[in-house]
Amino acid sequence: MATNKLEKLKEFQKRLAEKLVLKPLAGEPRLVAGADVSYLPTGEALGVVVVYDLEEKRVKEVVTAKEPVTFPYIPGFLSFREVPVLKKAVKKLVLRPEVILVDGQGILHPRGLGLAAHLGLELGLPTVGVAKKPLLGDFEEPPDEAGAYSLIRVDGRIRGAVLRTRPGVKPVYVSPGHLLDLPSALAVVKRALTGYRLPEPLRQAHLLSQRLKKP
DNA sequence: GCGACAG
DNA sequence: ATCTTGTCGC
Repeated sequence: MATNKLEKLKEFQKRLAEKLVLKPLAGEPRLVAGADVSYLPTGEALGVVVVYDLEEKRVKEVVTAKEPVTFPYIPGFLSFREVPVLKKAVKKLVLRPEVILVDGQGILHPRGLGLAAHLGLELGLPTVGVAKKPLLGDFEEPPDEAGAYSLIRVDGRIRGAVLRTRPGVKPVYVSPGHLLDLPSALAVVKRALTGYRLPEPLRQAHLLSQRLKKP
């Protein structure tokens, strides 16, 4: 059999995807984390996780982790590149976020295992994928009002939603990762919006990952 | 075969 | 993601 490495990883993704649990989140989460990764000129990946309190509207904790990059960027296989650093960073948290927003796709993925879904399974925590660009799927452009969204279908199946987080700005692509469903994912992301394109936990994680690269 | 393609 | 400043427009 001429099955190369990527073909084996595809099978691995399919098997893991079967373990995903998508059901309504119990209650309204208050501690919502944001996870993002940036790359250092040293060939290392910098993972940053921020825990944001939706009620106090402020960052409660920040953790970082560094890991050598051992996998190239290949559309559809991003998790093999970023899960290691993010997993390492999350394990340093003292606080326990009720859900983690991740910069990437959830189940809106060719084999149902985007970065957020993969990370959620590895951690056993609820995760939501919030991507800035679509990877696949059929959808309509959502109205130009904050909170407006349209469903994304893959082979006729609803896998995510395109959400307008702010008027006049490109929408984001939301899909459940693990331990929650699409309605819950959309609800959390909406509640975490503060007037910017990205939900606050992710915006903070992104700002920090960019800033912490420079001495 | 051709184009698309998260970060 | 990363290489990079100013500039146009709401």
